[in-house]
Amino acid sequence: MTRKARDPLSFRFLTEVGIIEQLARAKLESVLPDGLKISQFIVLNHLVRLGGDWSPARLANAFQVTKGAITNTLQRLESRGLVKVISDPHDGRGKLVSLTAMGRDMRKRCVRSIEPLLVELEAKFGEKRFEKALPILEDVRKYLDEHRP
Amino acid sequence: MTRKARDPLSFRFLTEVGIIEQLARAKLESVLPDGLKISQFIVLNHLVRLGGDWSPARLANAFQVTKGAITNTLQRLESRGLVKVISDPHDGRGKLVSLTAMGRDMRKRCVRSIEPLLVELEAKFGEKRFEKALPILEDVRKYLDEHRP
DNA sequence: ATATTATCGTTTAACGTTAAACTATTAATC
DNA sequence: GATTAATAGTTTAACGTTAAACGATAATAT
Repeated sequence: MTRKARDPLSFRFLTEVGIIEQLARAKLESVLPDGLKISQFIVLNHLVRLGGDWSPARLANAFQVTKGAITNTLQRLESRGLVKVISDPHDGRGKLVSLTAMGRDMRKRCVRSIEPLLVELEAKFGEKRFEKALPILEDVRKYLDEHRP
Repeated sequence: MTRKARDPLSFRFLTEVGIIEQLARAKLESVLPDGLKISQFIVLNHLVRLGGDWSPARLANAFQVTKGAITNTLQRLESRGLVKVISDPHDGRGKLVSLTAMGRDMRKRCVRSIEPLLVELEAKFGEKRFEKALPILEDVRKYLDEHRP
């Protein structure tokens, strides 16, 4: 058994990405308020950042997630009063999602709760290293997105 | 609404990681043979690469996954005959997992099935860029691992 | 020696996700 | 205008995961 060869760089890249995702998810969810899930925070954050009304379909597309997943997430957000869902007056099939004041507050609390981790990461490794890694991450993400199975 | 500030670099980093994980998982599972799951391939690959007998506990620790998850994965691998699980003769509580010949073959088929994607990624973006991104990924992974919730 | 504590693997319930089937509505085609 | 195709959102079953509880065995302490 004279195995010594390492995995291809792209494979190691994806392996590290997979482990980080898992650890980061656990870490973030452990600090989010009221047991909010990352998927829920992502929707709140998106609505705050981009503003306006979004249909569930657009949200599903933006997050690369199935419609069923978005239905679930929105139902949980709505039952907490963090989001308002109305029928689209211009399209009988569609709905429109918007933030409530509580949703905006909750997003702020979420940001505050995860900030210490982000600050710590950037203090420990330096913003520069994250900045330098972003392009390849974005490129790979776009490539995978454009070549979905 | 004069929002323009971008998210912190470390946050964007984690966001990209999350999306890539999701897309890569879907892509890889769509090409793996016999509906094998990534979690199952990872175990086979690990056993081929490192060799020898591994306890479920060590595997769970190596992959940052709960014992319940490993129990599930190993049961599926064993029921396919890809892995052999015996009681540890030196520890009445433990078990030992090892590859079967079929498991070794299956791992080879898996590697062949995902290779085209890896080759394509490296051809498109260059090995160098993956190599340059690996250190920060490894550092963040280690940091998160050492500061688990 | 005995009692306590820790570790190993399994099981259970809950969660979020996907894929697929389904209804309702709109858009396109003839 | 009627038919067909496409899109929006929901529902269902299945899957892999986690957290927690459990019984069994081992290690440690007294």
